[in-house]
Amino acid sequence: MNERGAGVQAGGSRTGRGKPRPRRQRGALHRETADRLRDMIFAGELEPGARVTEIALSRRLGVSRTPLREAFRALTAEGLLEPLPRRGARIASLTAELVDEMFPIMGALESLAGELACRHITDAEIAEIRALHGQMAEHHARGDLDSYFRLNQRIHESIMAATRNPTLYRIYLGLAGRVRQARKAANVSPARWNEAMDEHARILAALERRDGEMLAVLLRRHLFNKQEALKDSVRRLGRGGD
Amino acid sequence: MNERGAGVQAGGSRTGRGKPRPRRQRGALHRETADRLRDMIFAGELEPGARVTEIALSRRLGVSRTPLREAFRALTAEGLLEPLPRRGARIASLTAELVDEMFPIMGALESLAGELACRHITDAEIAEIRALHGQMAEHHARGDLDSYFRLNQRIHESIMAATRNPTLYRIYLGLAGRVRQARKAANVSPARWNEAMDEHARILAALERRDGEMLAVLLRRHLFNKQEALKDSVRRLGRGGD
DNA sequence: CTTGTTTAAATTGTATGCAAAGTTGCTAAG
DNA sequence: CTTAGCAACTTTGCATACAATTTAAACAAG
Repeated sequence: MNERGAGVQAGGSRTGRGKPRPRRQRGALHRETADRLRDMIFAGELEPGARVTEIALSRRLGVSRTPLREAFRALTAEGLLEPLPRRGARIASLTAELVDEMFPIMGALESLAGELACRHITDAEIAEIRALHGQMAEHHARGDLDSYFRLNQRIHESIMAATRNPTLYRIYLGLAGRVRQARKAANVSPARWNEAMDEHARILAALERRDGEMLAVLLRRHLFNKQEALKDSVRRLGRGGD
Repeated sequence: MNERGAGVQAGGSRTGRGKPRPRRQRGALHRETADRLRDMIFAGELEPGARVTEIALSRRLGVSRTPLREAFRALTAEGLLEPLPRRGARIASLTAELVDEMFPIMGALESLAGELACRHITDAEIAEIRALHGQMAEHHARGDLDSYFRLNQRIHESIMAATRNPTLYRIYLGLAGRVRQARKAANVSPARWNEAMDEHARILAALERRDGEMLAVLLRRHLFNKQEALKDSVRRLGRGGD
């Protein structure tokens, strides 16, 4: 009777664009919109400093203002969007100051994660991380920075997952997501890259020994070095927005 | 021509209830709604585990669903509300497991805050905290637990403020707010209370010496003890929701 | 009595209309 | 030429209508 899930265009009178979106789950539009916006930001399609308005974006994405609005709020909460009082919002740019704010926090969190992970991680998870590390080393050897970053990210997230602390994981993801914005332009020097690989090798070793105390120290130091490298990139990028 | 700010009732056709809200700033309704909900939760007016729906709450608060919805999202993000798939949402209850998740994080953050605060805090700010500490000691002497908690909270927030790290402050507030939910029922034992005062005295002393390393250790230990005390309270409360 | 099916109710997601408020640009006057 | 005031437009906030889906209850059949 309900013709559920068939090609029935939801929302009878769409925004007007003949864009038959394939009708996802019920409450997915605002989430999908947020994801799309995030991707656009990370892809540089929306440049830091650019001004956007609800109406313009809703038209561009083919959704009405309501779900877009919710996506807006989410991105604002994540720090990717800065609301301007009465003039729309602005794509946030990652400043050196913000990097200085965020990395000590990420350092503290990852340091804690290292301790917790060593208490809970299984042999299988360690093997998984070891495999990721191996792949990452290959990307490093080939000079494939993009793939390297992806693996690097997955390793750090795997450590977070091993803490068995979803709250910690969630907070970390929020910060890491914010940082990812600048990844597209982060060209590390070869020296720094080698150093990072070295740090990662030591991190893996500590994890395999389940030496939480050492892992905490290594991760904090690793994050500190990352901070310096990223700050260089951000500075080289120049001020995007203001 | 615009009669700005006069008693003009905004939103011509209100929800229907003859409730002439005094027209705050423009974009304040959703925020105010979120604040009211938070207060209701902290006051126990909405008990943990209680099911609430958008429609019922919007009617109860006299606002339409739109701002209430945004407040809903905010509270959900803060962890005070758990959305149920298709049956509204539920006031989250603070479980012992969650306390175990959150306090190590708060410990790491406050520990970091201690280090950072010692680098940036001014003499005036130290004097301010010393004054707060004095008042808190009086409340302790008088056995005024509520006032003690309030001062305690202000001291910790003052340390956070001294870090000059708004991001850190924001994350901390999110966690602390979540914990505050259980404060109404947290009856500490006299022994624990004395111990906490003692810890606070040492914290103040380290801050006055600007001994960041020591302060970091003290704060982490303080948080750990708080965790144990709060877990006792939460356990005594029994499971609120499920 | 139990189980399956159908129907009704409840609830959220999305779209859109309307009002208010601020910003910006233009015009006029000094 | 500069400044001040006014007006129009831009943009968001809030309310509400509508649609779709899921849950749950009731009824019937085995």
